Amino acid sequence: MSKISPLSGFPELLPAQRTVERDVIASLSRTFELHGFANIETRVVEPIDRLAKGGEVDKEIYVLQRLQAERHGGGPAPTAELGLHFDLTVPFARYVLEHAGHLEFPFRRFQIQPAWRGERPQEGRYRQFTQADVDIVGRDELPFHHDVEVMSVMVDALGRLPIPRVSFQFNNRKLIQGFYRGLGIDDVTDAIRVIDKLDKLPADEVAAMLVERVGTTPEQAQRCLELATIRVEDTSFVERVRALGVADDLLDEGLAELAEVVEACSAVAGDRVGVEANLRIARGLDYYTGTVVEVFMEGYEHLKSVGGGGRYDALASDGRTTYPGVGVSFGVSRTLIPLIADGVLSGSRPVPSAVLVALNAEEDRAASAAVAQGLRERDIACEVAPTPAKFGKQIRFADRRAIPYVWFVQADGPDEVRHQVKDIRTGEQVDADPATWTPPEADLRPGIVTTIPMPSTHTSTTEENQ
RNA sequence: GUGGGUAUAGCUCAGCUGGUAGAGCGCCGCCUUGUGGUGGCGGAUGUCGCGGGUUCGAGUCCCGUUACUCACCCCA
Repeated sequence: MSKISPLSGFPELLPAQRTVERDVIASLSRTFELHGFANIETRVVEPIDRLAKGGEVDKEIYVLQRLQAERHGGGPAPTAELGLHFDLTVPFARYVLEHAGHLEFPFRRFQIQPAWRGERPQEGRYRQFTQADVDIVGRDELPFHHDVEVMSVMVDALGRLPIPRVSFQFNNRKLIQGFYRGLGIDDVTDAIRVIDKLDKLPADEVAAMLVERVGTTPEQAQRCLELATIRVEDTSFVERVRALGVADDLLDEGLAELAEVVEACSAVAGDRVGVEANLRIARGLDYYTGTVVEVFMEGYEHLKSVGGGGRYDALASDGRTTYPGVGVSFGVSRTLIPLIADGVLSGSRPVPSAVLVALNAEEDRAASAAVAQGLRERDIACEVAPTPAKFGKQIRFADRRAIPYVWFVQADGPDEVRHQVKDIRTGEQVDADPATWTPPEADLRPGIVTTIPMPSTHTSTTEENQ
């Protein structure tokens, strides 16, 4: 009853760790905004029937109901009508339909919110997790160049984060579909599902399954495997696919699209992001119709994808109008929590204060508060020591919190006050004027400490974003 | 949903074949009459996850239960 224990799958961060998450979210937001994407936040609940459309997802949905919900006519327990969203795409689709009259199309937005899923927790998989989505949605039509655009945005955004190198692995559903069709395979979706087992089963077993389960000939199965094992960092996959000798219009279209995506993303990817065409990427969800992508993080491949997305020609539809879209999502929790746990990322301090103003005696609190106020007027976060303890203890108070500076206000004669500020990391203590002294930019705010070598060092920023 | 592991101090863990609970780190105090980090000395802390059983006696053995955790499935 009294002892509290953690709830599996619902991670909570300590203050210093939270600064990491906030900085990452702020960085992502800034990049998305640099590309002209507006932010929205959708409600966290949706009607159950809208969420459960897929059918099988039911058990993953957390339902919401009031404790004192009315029981109509003394009947059985009230039926749940609301559920917590399990991704940001379904709510976004609803949002587009609901507000279509007030939106400008193509509509570009980003969304960074938690989602809930009732699955068994594991490293990188939580019951509550934060996701960052960027999408572009059109009305009736959405030109292909937006595929290129939205993928480039995420490449740019992840390239700016202080995380291990990530790799974008692209494919295209038209390419797969066209290839299979040209090969004479009817059940493309089933074949894709089998091919998807390639990382768990050896190639010959997958081939056997294609023959048995999908009903392909051994030759067809062989071709499928040849296609699926093509993985290159440039557009040379085009010739390699052509060399397999399958002819189909849709295949040609897919090849052209994939080549364009790979080329454009490579152009914006710096050293910190890899871009590849990987022709066995399929993505389970069957609403994808063109570009598909999965993102992996170096050294953390066991987390599976840390991001993914693609093109869907019918994200939403109200019967008269359909809204095609293309988007990618990045798993903020999935990526950050393991990195924080491994010590790859940490916060520089658990408090925002850059300065602790020491307190001489309780009667002098006003004097210390005045110094603090002066610093705050110049946007320097600070706090006054809680008690007039010995200076050693006050310094230790700051040290525990990794507050870099301690400010001393000392009487230096009848009407003289002497102000001094001490950098407790170096021990250096100098006279300072509370009206003008400013710490170096790097000490102003808590930031991310990373063991990842970063080319440019602008990782610390703190912006409100919730 | 399926299978394995674990549950002892704030943290990491030890505790052999049952005999009234320990280490390291951390924390607090003093050495240090106001300027920390190193060093020395001293100190505090546990319903041994919960319930039941066996026993003179259970942290230890048995059963149950809950939670956490890892793997599978699946996904961000």
